[in-house]
Amino acid sequence: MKPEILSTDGNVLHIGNSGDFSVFKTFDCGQCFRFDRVRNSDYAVEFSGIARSKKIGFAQNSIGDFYILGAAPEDFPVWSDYLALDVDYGKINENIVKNIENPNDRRVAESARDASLGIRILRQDRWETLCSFIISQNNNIPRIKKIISSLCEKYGADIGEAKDFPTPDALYKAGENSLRELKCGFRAKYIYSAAAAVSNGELSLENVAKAKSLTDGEKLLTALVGVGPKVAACTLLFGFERYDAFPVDVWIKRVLKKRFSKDFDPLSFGSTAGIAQQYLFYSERYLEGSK
DNA sequence: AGCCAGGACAAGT
DNA sequence: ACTTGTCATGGC
Repeated sequence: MKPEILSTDGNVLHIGNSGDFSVFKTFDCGQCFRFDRVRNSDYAVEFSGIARSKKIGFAQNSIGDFYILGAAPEDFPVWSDYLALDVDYGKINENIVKNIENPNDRRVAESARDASLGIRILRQDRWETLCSFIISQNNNIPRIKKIISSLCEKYGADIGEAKDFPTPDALYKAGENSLRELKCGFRAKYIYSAAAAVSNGELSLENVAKAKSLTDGEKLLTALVGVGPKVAACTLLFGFERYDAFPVDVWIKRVLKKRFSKDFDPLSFGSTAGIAQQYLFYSERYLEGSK
């Protein structure tokens, strides 16, 4: 899509229609944890939350036009970047199908894609993504959101009408025992040691971003206690624009077993494996489950 | 009430 | 290299 403002009304930016952006799926697909759907909205769909150190809303009407709520026109580039509006999902979706030579797999990819069309990978903060997915392990999405919310409330910087995501330094200074009081359970140690590592420079997220290969980035992340392949893959995919990362969780295991041959390697999805993964995850977790 | 959750890790085969 | 028990908590 071509990102541009069609009109403004106060702090509401009206952005045009896009066939490959679903506000609902993008904010419902489990990649971000600080957005909630607004009930009784004037729009067909509205999500409100905190990103880029600001409280912000995204909405969409029934014919697909979408709106940015609570932003000045001059801030549009920030939100355009956050939503990665420069990424051409039409082209990515073509390649996801085209690159799969096995017709069996192609059909699967097509159905997953169609069911999940409109999901965009957000450009989220690196540390927030890492920390959030450490919390996500062996956990459910409502509780993940609750823990993150209390983490922000207690240790996040005041950004006016909300709290920012806490810095590594803030969580390091808080200490493991204080984090445990937020009911994050066995993850308290993991959060703390990750915060310590990033805070004292033992782990440079800049270096993760500059990693030459997926495996190099993964190695840096999994060096942390409590960060395994799944959390590392989510962090790389959602926080570092590594679209080739393919996180395997219980839902993906399920869909792989159900619809793919045993020796199928998800990395054969290539440079956009992670986006294919999102489609598979969404269709299995949110569509299959509701049948 | 009990199973499960966008897992990781250590210990055991 | 694979399997299993454990970890803390609460959603459903």
